[in-house]
Amino acid sequence: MTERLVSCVSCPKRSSCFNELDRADHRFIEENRVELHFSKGEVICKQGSFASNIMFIYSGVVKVYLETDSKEHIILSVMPSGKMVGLPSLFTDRVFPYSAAAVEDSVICSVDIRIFEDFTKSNGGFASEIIHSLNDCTLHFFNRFVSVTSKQVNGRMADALLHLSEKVYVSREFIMPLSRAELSALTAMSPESVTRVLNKLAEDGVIGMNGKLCSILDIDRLKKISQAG
DNA sequence: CCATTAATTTAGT
DNA sequence: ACTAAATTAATGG
Repeated sequence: MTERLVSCVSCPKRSSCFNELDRADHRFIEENRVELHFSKGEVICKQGSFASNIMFIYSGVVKVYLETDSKEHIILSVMPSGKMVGLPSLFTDRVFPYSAAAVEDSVICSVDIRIFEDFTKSNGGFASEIIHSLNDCTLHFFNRFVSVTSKQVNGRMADALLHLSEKVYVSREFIMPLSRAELSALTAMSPESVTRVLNKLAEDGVIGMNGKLCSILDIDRLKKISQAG
């Protein structure tokens, strides 16, 4: 747990914003980060707690979700390695506006948020990359907004599957990391509808489901379903 | 069209 | 074996 996988200087997976920093900066960050290992299901950050750090997903997959008054959560995003959790807390009230949990065993590189704020102010290149990340994030949420507000269950499920296939796993085949309940929290439909819609897609030969292995068999049909809404 | 309810089956520890 | 999760079918807003 205390072992470091790599140093920041040579980290092959570090976020692009760190490419704008020099060797001394990397050494400085090295002194101010910790590596954390989370098992599937473990909470990485809790909504409402102090946002004292930015969490970089070194490996694994993480869900970011809102805790609502009801027992059901709302999943905002499912994020692959290479992404950062906590950027919306930069220069704001220092409290996490959402929770995050591992949906696969994950390694997180946690960096003091003040370092991010300092580099953002002092280094234009670093700031550009942070803005780039934040823009990717808002664009993603435009798509999510359209999906959840304007599409019917088939379209919403198609969007979820396309995101997992194209953005998270970059593969036509992947082990579905989300439970039916989590898929329902992601697509804003009942868990019963999740099974019904997935069965329909499998019946129609658009996807294949063998246990937890999910295969996209007909990506064109899936994209059509996404567009048709 | 889809959530809800309830009954039943399956999976995970 | 026991509990939680998933599936299936029926009902109704």
